[in-house]
Amino acid sequence: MDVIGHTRPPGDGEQLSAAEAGPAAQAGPAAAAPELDGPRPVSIYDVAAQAGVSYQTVSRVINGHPNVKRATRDLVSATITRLGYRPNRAARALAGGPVHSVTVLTSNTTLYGQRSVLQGIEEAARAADYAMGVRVIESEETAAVADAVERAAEQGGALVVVAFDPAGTRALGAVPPGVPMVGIVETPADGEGEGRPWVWIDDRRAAADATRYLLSLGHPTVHHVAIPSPTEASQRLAGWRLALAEAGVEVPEPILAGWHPRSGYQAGQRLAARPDVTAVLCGNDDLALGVIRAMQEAGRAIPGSVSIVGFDDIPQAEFYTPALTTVRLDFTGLGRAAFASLQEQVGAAPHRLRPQPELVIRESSGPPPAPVPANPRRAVHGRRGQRA
Amino acid sequence: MDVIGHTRPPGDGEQLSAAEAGPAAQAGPAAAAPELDGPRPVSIYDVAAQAGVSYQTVSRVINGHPNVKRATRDLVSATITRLGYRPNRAARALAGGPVHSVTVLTSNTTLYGQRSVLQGIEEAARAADYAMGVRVIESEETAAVADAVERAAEQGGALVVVAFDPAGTRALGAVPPGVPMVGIVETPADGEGEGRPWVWIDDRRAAADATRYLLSLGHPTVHHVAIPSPTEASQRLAGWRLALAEAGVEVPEPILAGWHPRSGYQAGQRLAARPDVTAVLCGNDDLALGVIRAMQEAGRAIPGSVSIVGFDDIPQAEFYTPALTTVRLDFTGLGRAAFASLQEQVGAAPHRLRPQPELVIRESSGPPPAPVPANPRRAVHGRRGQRA
DNA sequence: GGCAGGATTGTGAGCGCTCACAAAAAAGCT
DNA sequence: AGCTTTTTTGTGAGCGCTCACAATCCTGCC
Repeated sequence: MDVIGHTRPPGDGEQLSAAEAGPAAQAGPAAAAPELDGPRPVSIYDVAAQAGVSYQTVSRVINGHPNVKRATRDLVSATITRLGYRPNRAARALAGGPVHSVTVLTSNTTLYGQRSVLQGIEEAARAADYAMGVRVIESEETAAVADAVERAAEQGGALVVVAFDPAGTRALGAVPPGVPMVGIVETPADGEGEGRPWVWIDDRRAAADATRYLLSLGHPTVHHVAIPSPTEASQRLAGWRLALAEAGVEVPEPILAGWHPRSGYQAGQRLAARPDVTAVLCGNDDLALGVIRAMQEAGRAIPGSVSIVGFDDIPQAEFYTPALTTVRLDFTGLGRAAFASLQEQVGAAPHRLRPQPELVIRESSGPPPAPVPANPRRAVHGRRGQRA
Repeated sequence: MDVIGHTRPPGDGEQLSAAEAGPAAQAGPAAAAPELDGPRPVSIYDVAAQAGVSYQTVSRVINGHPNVKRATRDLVSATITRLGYRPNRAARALAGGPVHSVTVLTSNTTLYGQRSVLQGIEEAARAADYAMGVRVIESEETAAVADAVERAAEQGGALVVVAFDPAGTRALGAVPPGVPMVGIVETPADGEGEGRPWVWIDDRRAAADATRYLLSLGHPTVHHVAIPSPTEASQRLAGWRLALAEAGVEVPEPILAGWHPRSGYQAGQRLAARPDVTAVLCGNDDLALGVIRAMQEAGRAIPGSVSIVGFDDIPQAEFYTPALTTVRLDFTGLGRAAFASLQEQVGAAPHRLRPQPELVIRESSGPPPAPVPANPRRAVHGRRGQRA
């Protein structure tokens, strides 16, 4: 009588030795071995019985509860591995335990930034044995956003909100308190992100760096084709303005574009008509692609006549003709950072790892066409190769 | 006494009128209104009580059970909307009910095909109020695949397996019977896919069409840079061979490449060195991008010297220089079809909607450089524009 | 007008796990 | 030793829902 452990509470108690249970024993269906479609997976009761402890002790071991004797813990752990036990997510969620799943809330899964972030979260979640769900926000409208958030939250797990656009930003605000959450945001204004469960890449600096680089090549100024901003104050725009102001050059009106190549193409057509435009910083690589196409159609050589710099460094950028100079943003790393921050939320303060942007210089940028006497005020940023 | 419906079974019965319950009534914590962090969401018991029916009846209404009186059903439905009741997924999963969630099992989320399929599934799932999970298969190794499948399956919901590569194909075979499942596969050989819960796009025909198109422009033959095949017999390759054989022209050795531009670039370098190569069909647009780049570096004009045709029609293809002629594959539609097939799995036979490929002719293809006398055997496929 | 047989509704139990508590065991103290 | 305190373990109950079954209601029909 050593392995007869604790059976499930609702079941009719320990069953006595087989000899004692006569045929009349109305033990119910439990008497017949019900090996219908596949044996049902092992539960904590199975583990408990095998280890000779109570189911609660098994639960404690699973959840890393402190007050379990070392020997017991080891025994249970061993039994768990031996039996190949895996906790049932649904049961755990129902009983109010820790859920071990993340739902990513995003308004888009196709743009490079969003989908790379998704990939990063998935990698980190998988490594931590979390399940990952995806819920797309269908519209910017407040009610729709609220509904999406609600549905995502009711899954029980943690939430990652990708707030690269207005819909996402709105979702960020709609998350009910108490739900473990982290937001992936555009760079917040100075100090604004402190103390919030947010992660981001410093794209203000990235924009400034890219702009400075173009200025350092001798361009009189740098034009900007911007992606839509999630908030009023886009920090990418701000970085570009900052670098321009810092150099004391004219700040042209930025062209407010969308996310896709077509939008860049249209912007490019407008820009191509102006001979004074010699350098364009684009809000993403797709936009840059469109601008390049428009420029080439207009007979403007790249980088001979105009220099183009993108943002993101998508895998194709290197193979464009000309190969695109761009700012590499580690979105995958950002996704991983978001997940890490989520885990730290129970414990240490969310120590925000911030992936650093990196300028990748390729063929689409160069000095302006007519050799302009170099402005003595800027001289620093001329080196080739990659810069952090 | 009309609204006092059925309380939850484990609770201590109906509570009598407040007057009868003296202060000594040890009704436990239920006596105090426990409005701690947010009222708990409404359950079927709440709905049942409000509607004056049993919880089981509510359950029947939710699950569309047939034997519920019309009036009752309407009453319950109304109560559900009024109270904003939403079934608890965890509880339902635990109790063995229909789960209303899909997990997509894929080895990759970044390639255009896979991620577009994912998007399609998400759209369809959201519309049907299903939750979607994603689980990436980390390695091709059998044990890893089995583990991934197992974990995905234990979530309780249905499974979509994206089998565009060996890992996915292996996963497809590892799904335990009884789990509702649909595979998204490369075109199976003739008849091989019949009766299986599979969906696909006929890319054999697509490859044949694209090849025929190039031949119709007068090219002596068409070379092929192939993506890796999930099975021994790639139907994309087969379609290309078929069209070549049909025209009675030489079938060159295909170049077995990977998925990414770099791989296409390397293939392109080899091809560029051969002046007899005048037309190249690439397994996807990324490969085509690499080939184009290599060709241009080698001084071969496109389409003046070589024609390039891709596969997929990624959104950027239109803005490449030259704009890429390619075969549009509706992966998003394929994802939606997969989900539809999943739903039909309970009911009608999985009526396989198969999105049709479509050749999109742009700038990267044209007649071969030295005007070759048109082969009288082929004449059909010369028209411009788009072809279904 | 009473009873079969269907339609409709209700009851009991349990899914696998976690809470809150109570009991038992092991220390620590005078 | 005998006591209290702490650690460790076990028991009861319930999360929200679905099964299986039993009870009720309605028909139609001889």
